[in-house]
Amino acid sequence: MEMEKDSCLNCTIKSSVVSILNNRELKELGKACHQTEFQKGELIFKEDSPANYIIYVRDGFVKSSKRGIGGKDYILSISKKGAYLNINNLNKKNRQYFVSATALTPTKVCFIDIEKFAILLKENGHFASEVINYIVDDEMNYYDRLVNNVQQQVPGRLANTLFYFRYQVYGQNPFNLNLTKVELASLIGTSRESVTRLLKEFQDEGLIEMQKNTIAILDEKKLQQIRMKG
Amino acid sequence: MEMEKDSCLNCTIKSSVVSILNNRELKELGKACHQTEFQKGELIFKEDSPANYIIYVRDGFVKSSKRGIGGKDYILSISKKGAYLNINNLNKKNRQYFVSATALTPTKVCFIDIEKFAILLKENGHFASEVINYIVDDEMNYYDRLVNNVQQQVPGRLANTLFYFRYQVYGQNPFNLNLTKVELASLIGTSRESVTRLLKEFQDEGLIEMQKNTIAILDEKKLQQIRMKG
DNA sequence: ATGGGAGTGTGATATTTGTAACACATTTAA
DNA sequence: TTAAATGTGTTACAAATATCACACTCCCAT
Repeated sequence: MEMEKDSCLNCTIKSSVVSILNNRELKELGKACHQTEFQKGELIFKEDSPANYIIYVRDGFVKSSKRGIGGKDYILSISKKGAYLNINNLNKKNRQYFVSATALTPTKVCFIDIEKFAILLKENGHFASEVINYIVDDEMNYYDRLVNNVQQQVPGRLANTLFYFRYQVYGQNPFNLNLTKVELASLIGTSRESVTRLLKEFQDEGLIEMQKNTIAILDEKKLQQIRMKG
Repeated sequence: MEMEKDSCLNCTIKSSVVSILNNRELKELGKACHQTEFQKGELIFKEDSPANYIIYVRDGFVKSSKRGIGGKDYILSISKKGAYLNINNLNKKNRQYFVSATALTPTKVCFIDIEKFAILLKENGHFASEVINYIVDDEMNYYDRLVNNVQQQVPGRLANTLFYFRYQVYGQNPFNLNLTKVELASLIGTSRESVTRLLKEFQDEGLIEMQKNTIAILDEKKLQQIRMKG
């Protein structure tokens, strides 16, 4: 059980953010840290419920979604190993999760006490600077998606999303989607039917190849053109 | 000229973020700070150009826009007194502005040396925590707009935008838009014609009243309904 | 193995919205 | 004061996309 307490100190999949902490601080963090595993499809936390933890994704893939108009979900992002969730709630007075997080694959996460995390931030400006880096990088995603989603037609958005999976999320070319068509639609902001139709078009034109839930991008160049307005 | 150097120390429109700094730190900040005024329509900084400053808006209104597909601009937000711009570039290696900023009204801003700002962050975790608060609050805007813009039709988005002006930006009911219809369209992600059509519809239905560039929301309730899917 | 549920493909149809084209209004600069 | 530039309102039309309805497939638990 001593092992457990020092978990962050000895953690081999430490994030770059906390790697700046010294041993004493890591021990503190370890005490505030509780590891849990989730199965595919399980809810990690739910929008609007009380939020007293920052969640560090140790392994697996997680979707963050928000309930929108008419009860339809909108998926904001897919997070992977190394991501922090609910970091928006740092230093808030009334803490509620802004989004729901759901495991897309078997997933390991650490629940980190948000108060303890906030104390470390205030004590260590270098650490806080790293956290700012992290938040700001994360924010870039939203910038880009906002601009793209509003200005582009559905084919362009779908192309974007394929590149997002290829480069941001999975980092490999044939990749397993881990999402249903409904989820894919709610990531793009369109209907399930349109997703089906367009993916088929892409396939017919030789841009991609689908096998079950696995997608391979065959013609990046043409897909880029669609992205730029096709 | 000594006055100038201590400008941040004596500044009467200090942001809540820097109010946590002590006198020595405020003096440091003052040395790194350069005040400038812009007229309506003037470019404050341009997307992709080198970015060595954080910009603090002392007075006036500023639009942040990003060039999207086909050279069309998309307006990400309208900032007012108290806002920091380009805070995303903190701690980046290659600093370029992500967006362009343009004065919508006569505007006073401070250009703050980004390196000096970063040093203060690292030295003072409490300050860094405040900055995190600021960034995170700012990010909320994008969350909401992303979800709304993707899921809603144009009327809903227009209604959103009217509320955004009413509550977030101007904080008063009859408000001057300070934007052309083209700009309003690029904030909503639609065409100028649709904006005209819908604003007229809203007016005909008694939801709003327009006089030149001034808009008054008359029936918040109905406008809310449209926002929720009308 | 089999019934039910979740996920999916596909067509017909309706709606929304962008595009193009033009006249008119308003501001700016000479 | 006038000319030019910029902004605005309005229409008809075409294109994109959502919606609805239904059949089909896959998987998993009994």
